[in-house]
This record gives sequence, structure tokens and C-alpha cells, in this order.
Amino acid sequence: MGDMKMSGGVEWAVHCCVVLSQAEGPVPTQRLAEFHGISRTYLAKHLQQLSRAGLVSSTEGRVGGYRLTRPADEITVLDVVLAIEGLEPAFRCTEIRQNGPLPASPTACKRPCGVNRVMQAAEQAWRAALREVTIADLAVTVTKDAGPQTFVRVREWLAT
Amino acid sequence: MGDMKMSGGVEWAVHCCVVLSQAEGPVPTQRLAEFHGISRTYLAKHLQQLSRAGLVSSTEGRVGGYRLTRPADEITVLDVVLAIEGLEPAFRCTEIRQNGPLPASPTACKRPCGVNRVMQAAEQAWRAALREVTIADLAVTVTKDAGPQTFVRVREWLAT
DNA sequence: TAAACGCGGATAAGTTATGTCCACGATTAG
DNA sequence: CTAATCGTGGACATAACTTATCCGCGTTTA
Ligand code: SF4
Ligand code: SF4
Repeated sequence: MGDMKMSGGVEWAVHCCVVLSQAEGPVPTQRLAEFHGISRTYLAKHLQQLSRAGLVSSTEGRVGGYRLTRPADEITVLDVVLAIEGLEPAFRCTEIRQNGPLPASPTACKRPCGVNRVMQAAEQAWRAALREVTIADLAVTVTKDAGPQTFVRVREWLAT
Repeated sequence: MGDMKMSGGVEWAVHCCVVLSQAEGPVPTQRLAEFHGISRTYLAKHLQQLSRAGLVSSTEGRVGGYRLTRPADEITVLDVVLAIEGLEPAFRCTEIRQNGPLPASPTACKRPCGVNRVMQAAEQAWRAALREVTIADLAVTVTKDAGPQTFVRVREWLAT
């Protein structure tokens, strides 16, 4: 039935961060959207979220654009995912244990139950894995996968 | 913006499995819904999914209902989550690296890229954590949190 | 002064999540 | 035999969310 799906904007945002890590100056939304062949206006929304999260900073005006606020090896994939997806956990308890003919006592409801604890632990494991990889790591992977000339060509295109 | 949210039905399904692990006979949808104070007709949908996933088996007719197909210590929380949420991973790549003025070569696209690999690894860690806990474990937790008489009362109410 | 750019809000279409309803066949109590 | 209970699957309705698009505004620079 319903599947737990991550926002598609995460893919866009991660790719943009990798590109920004290789850029020499501010890159405008226009260029980033064109480069990835995606919607300019919608990407703008995601970049604004990255900006609010403090991952990128923006320059307004004629030759403005976005740049990373920190070195790429200090930005984790988790940072980007949380910036786009929000901070709320995937599992949200609706406290159904308090319903029905045998409701749990207020005392027992002080702390989250076993179900909730398991879900939170799983989410922590998920976050830990995402925290292990930085944007810089991804850039290295791209170089390995697509060749050492890749980012040279990207920089050339950005300078167009 | 968009948050990755788990279906609310997961909470219902897990709770139902815990109750079923303590029942002495088949429990009909009606009772399970009443016990948890939730929608009967909608819960029926989720129970059917558990049935299709092979976690519970149903008995039709006058005194029918659901029961677990396996001992509770052989049903993990992951089993339930996957039965409700589906098998698809949370992160779905749309291959935007193939777009734009510098598309990745077909050679480099043979296998998933670094981004995708990170996401898959994180999801594996998440699943591993959920696989560590069984319905039987949760039942023990409930006994600890809500008192040893809890399930006695549940069985009494179910026999009503 | 005009063009390029980021920012935030309003708006809309498409999709998903949530929930209801009903007709059907199976089973069992009386 | 008959009526009540129960699971199954499909159709249906509605709320919520995702995915955009557009516009007016202020900022910066050629
Ligand atoms: S027992 Fe856990 S999952 Fe269930 S309602 Fe309570 S906190 Fe939520
Ligand atoms: S680089 Fe990875 S995340 Fe990006 S489009 Fe390719 S497979 Fe998807």
C-alpha cells in the first residue's frame, strides 16, 4: 500500500552540493537546474531550504548564486537529507495504546513504549549511516566512476 | 518541506500482532479495532496485507478471525513494517546524472552511483535494526512497562 | 537604468494516504 | 435450513501532500 518515500528533492540537493563543491564562484539556480535538466523554479525552493539550513549561502544581485558555507568534507549527506526532508522522525506514534476498553495508565505513558523505541533506534542507525559520508566523499566517488576529467569539464561549462 | 513519513498503519499492525501473540484463538477485525479504538474498515485493509505477507492467517465464517502463522519470536518488526509499507526503498533515483549538457556515460551508469549506494547502505542499517526486535520482545516490554497483569486482562476482554 | 539574481507567498494540478461502503462466499450457531 | 458473523476484494470519496509554476519585491552589478 503506502510506501515510505523520500522526497525527490533530496537527489537534486545532493547533486547540487557536489557541483557547488567543485565550483570556483557562486552558481545561480539557473545554471544548476540547466546542468541537471530539472525544473528551475522548483529547484529554487530546495536551494532556499539548503540556505535556511545553513548549508549554502546566497549572493543576491547580478552575478549572484549559491556557494557552500563549509568545506565539502564538513557537510554530510545527512545534513542535506535533513535540510530537505525536515527534522521529524519517520515514525510518529498516535498513542493508540490510550484508546479502547483497556487504555494504558498515564504512568506507563510517561515515556515512549517499546514500539516507539525500536523505531527511533532504527532511525538513529539510518542517520548514523548517512552521517558517515560527506559531499567531499561523493565527489571522490564521481571522479572514480566517471573519470578524472569530469569536474574539469563541469568547471568549464559553469564558466560559459 | 516534505517529510519522509511512515504509514500510520504500521503502528496499528504492530499493536495487533502483539495482541494476537497473546490471544488464545482467532481474533476478528471487529475486536482488534474496538480494542485499539480505531477504524474497523480501514484496519481490515491492513490485516489483509499482513495476511498476504504471510504473517497472519485468517479463518472465515462465524467464529473466524486472525491468528499469527508463526511463533511471535519468529516475527520481526521489520516483517510487519515491510508488509505494510511495501518493499520499495525510500530513496528512488531518477537518474538525473543522465540529463543536461554533460550527461554521464552509459558505461558509468551501469551500476548505482555513490549517492545511491549511500542511501541503500543507510536503509540496510535501518532494516537491520528493525530485524533485531521481534513481536515476542515487544510483548515482554509491554509486560514490564504496564505490569504483569496486562495480558491477563487483555485475554479476559477478548473472551467477552 | 536595465538585466540577472535570490526570496517569499499565492496558486494549482497530480498523486497518495486515509477511510467508507458494498456484494460475495465461507462458516457456524440455533 | 436460516440467519448471523466474518474475511476478501473492489469501487468509491475525501483529505493531505508532493510537485511544481508564477508573480512581485528587493538586491547587486554591468
Ligand atoms: S505503544 Fe508505542 S507505538 Fe503504540 S501507541 Fe503507545 S507509544 Fe505509540
Ligand atoms: S548520481 Fe546517483 S543519485 Fe544521482 S542520478 Fe545517478 S544514480 Fe541517481
